[in-house]
Amino acid sequence: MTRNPSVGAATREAILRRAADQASVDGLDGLSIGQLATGLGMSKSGLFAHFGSKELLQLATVEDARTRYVDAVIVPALGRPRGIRRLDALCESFLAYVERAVFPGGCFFAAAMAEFASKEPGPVRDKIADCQRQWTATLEGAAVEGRERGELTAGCEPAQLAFELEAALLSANWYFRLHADLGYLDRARRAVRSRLEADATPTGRRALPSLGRLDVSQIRAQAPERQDHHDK
Amino acid sequence: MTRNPSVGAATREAILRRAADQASVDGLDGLSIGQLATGLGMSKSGLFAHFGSKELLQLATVEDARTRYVDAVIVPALGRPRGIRRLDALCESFLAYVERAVFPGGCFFAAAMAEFASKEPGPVRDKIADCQRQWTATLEGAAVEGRERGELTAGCEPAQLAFELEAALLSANWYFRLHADLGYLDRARRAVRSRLEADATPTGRRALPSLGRLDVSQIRAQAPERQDHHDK
DNA sequence: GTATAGCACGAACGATCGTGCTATACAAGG
DNA sequence: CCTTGTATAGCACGATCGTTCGTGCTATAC
Repeated sequence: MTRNPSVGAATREAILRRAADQASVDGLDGLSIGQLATGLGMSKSGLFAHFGSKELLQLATVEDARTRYVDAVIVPALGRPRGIRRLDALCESFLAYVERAVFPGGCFFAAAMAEFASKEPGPVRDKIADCQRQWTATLEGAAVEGRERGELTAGCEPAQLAFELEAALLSANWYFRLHADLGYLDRARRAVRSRLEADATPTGRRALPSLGRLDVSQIRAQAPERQDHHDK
Repeated sequence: MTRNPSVGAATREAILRRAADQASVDGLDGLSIGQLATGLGMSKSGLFAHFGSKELLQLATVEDARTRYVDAVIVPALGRPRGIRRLDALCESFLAYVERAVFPGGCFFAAAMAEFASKEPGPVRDKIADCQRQWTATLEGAAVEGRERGELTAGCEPAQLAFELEAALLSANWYFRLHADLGYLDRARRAVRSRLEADATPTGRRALPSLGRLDVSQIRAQAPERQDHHDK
């Protein structure tokens, strides 16, 4: 074995980063090995050798996107206390992640879910579904903790709450991208806020950030370099 | 000119129906003229001659899907009185349309929006965005009428309400398709109901269908033949 | 009967797709 | 120095892509 595996590993990372970026725009099936190689200034076969098949490239791409998603959305919110505040932070964190275009095509997993939702089962589809379940569970878990802490009413249903919150987040992603209108992100912010308040106890309501927008300065830490993204 | 133009028009319709069906699963870019022709038992060139280019085929497909959408979702709801009842009917109508798989891949326009949201501008993207705007305007218009009739509070914001309702509908479509779980449609039904009630006046609340599910028997009229759709 | 128009077909174009096989450049260990 | 192994490149393959062109069938128009 080579003593310095970072040579190959570095290019592999570069490939995956670009692959995830492109896939967030054109889809995982729209990923073309030839285009990817050209864009990276390397040969098609050289790139191909790293993965062995397009499907394996797709799986690696999803895995890479997953870590980028966790770093950009989940980790920052873990800095907030468990319960309703973290739940709120997760939502705001997601919207900030969409706004600053961590992936140039908006949320990678929203795009991947839409692409594979109606496709026949397969490793890639399964992995996408798994990521989605994990994200939903994160939201739901925060809601459960909020209920245990008395911030959300005893009668609230974490699964239903998580569904409705994520609905607002996902739709904000789509409308923002389609109409190039940041206002949709604020629509989602207001939807999240009112939905949280609907299930919140007085204690929980007091725990939510005061009135204006959540202070996102701490969430925006670890912002990746700006991709050239649509401005029209 | 031929006296009987219905020969070509009939095959054209058949092509578009199948194109929209396939596009709801694989996307409008995933549409392959060759596959489409093979599936219809005709030649690639014969099919191609009907449209002149793939982009024109895509545009015609979107237009065909639009009429199918209007017939399946909007028209049935127009049978209900204006205002909150029609707004509620539109939502239920959409969910029924997703459930009975009018398009085999779920909502055609959800898929198209997801596919083109981050693509460069073009005729197809513009048309998709237009359809989306029109649908949103339909929901928002019903909300405005509901407010004028005193069924929704004077302080409610129709645009925000429409956004939140559609968020639930869209997400239900994605989760239902991805996880093959009808329960997500019910999640959306409950989200719609509680969201409507949040903005409804006592009058409006009384106008909503009593407790159980909305009677969908009248909405399910004009159900197309069942497509073979994923059951896993 | 002849001319014309609509519709579909088959063959072929150049381009691009994913995927192999083989060779080279280079670094590490003996 | 030689061997070993990894990283990348070169080249070619069969398939499929959207597209074009020439042709033939069929039915109406005159």
